[in-house]
Amino acid sequence: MKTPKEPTEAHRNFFKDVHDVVRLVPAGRVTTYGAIAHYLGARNGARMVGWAMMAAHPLVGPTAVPAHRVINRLGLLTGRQHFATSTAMQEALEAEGVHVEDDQVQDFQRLFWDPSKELA
DNA sequence: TGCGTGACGTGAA
DNA sequence: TTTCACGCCACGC
Repeated sequence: MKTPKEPTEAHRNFFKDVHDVVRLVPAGRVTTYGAIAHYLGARNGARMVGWAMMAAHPLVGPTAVPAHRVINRLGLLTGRQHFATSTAMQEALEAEGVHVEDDQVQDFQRLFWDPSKELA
């Protein structure tokens, strides 16, 4: 079957899973694409995590995903360009107490929230 | 139907 | 040491 639309019940929607993990990120904390990807088992799936964010962009309300808390491994707000405004991501982080300077999260390593470690 | 793209990360040269 | 290239999965065209 070349079109395994449902290979098994374990058909874990990567997007759905990513959204769920990001939603668990507490305010004032930040995580990375790689951390989420690794938590999902996809060590190289960091790219797709970004896709999930973009797909979750239009989501609002209970399904809203704090994409502004998800940044790259370097602590840079790489996805800010996809937000409503170039500063929306930074504004949201600062509103939670996260200091952002030059599109880079200060004390990123300290505010880093690892799902596989916190949720473990 | 099939190919390329895409908010990244890691490994190797 | 820094830089280049590759790899992953899913979605869009």
